[in-house]
Amino acid sequence: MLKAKPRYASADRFVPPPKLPPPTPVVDLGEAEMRAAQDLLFFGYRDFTDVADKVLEELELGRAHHRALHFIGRNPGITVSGLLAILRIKKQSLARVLNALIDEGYVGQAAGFEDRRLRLLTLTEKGHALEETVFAAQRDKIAKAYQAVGPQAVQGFRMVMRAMMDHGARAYMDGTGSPEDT
Amino acid sequence: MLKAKPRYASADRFVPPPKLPPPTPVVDLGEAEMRAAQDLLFFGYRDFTDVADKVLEELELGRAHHRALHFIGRNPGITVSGLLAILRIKKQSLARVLNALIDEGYVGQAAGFEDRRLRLLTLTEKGHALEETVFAAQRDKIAKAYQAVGPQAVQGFRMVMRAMMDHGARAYMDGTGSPEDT
DNA sequence: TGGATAGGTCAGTATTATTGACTTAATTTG
DNA sequence: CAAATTAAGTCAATAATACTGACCTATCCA
Repeated sequence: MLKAKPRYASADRFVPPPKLPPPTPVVDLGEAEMRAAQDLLFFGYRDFTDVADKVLEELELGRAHHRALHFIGRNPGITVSGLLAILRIKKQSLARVLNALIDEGYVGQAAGFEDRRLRLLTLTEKGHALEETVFAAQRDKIAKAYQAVGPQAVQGFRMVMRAMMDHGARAYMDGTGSPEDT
Repeated sequence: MLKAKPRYASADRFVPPPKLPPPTPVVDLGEAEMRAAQDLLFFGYRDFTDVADKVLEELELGRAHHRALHFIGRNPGITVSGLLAILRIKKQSLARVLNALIDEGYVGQAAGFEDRRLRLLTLTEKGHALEETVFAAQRDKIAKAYQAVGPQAVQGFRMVMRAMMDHGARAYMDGTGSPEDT
């Protein structure tokens, strides 16, 4: 029986498409290394965030909530603008996440002293406890990885990840730049 | 004028919430290192994927399309099930992305030889060209980073990212496991 | 006082993903 | 061979995350 719209080649045996591209032609060793890096980053990031997601889903919170929680915890008193710059999302998108965290009592805010337009964001005790819980899962994963590879490899990891970042993010991590620069 | 529902503490000056948690108390150096790792992964991954996104948005394609394109390119003849295992999404989600790539002529498929239920996915010439273009942007970023930090650091980066992965993903990258194991 | 800035919000839309149910074709198994 | 299983496709509804565009208030600054 013929399908109305066969998307696949209906052959009696495996017949590659007319002009089958060579299976990822490796021009030089450097090229292969770069492609491997793509995989490393994908799987490493996937499995690193996965352990956090598992903890969060029980609390009806998503990855976006965790990101906000994390960076508020890392930067007590951060402004909304600062958070927007780090997360690189629009304020309408942050609003959903941030209002949920505030409504649930994870995040508190206070008007700035010098500039009272600013909303200085902080974690509440409850928020701090939640962040600690989620962090514990990721900390265990990192700790295992770090112990498995040794301090020299960890140093290399830090250097590469750092080099991958934009200039502003590097400055932020060095403590020589503000969240707004990221 | 009073707001109906003031979400923030209306104070004359900066008054932290009653029980302000200490600004990310660092218990030991290891703890700080783990927290730094969270930041490294976030910013590194953010800026790595960002260069690809910029190329893709001109072609009306999203990050999901690129992920499928990448792993089909890396694994010519991969099955739908294999792709699903790597991406860790449902087949209904993959369908949208994959059908778009097939309709646009980036991906071709053929029935398997031994098992004709299988749809063996490959990149067409056009798909291969697109993947190359997107890869070029990421390759440049990685190449710059690798050159800046030296081969020893690169080796450390690889070891840490590898250790962060789940067992199945490690086996896949070693070539000793199939996509289904990831 | 008027413009710029920080922030909030409403409305609509897009992307990526989900759950659940159902179908077809092909393989495997009793 | 019939029944169960597997690979894949599809329809429908929903959720999470993000977007554009517009408009508003409060505050700061020149």
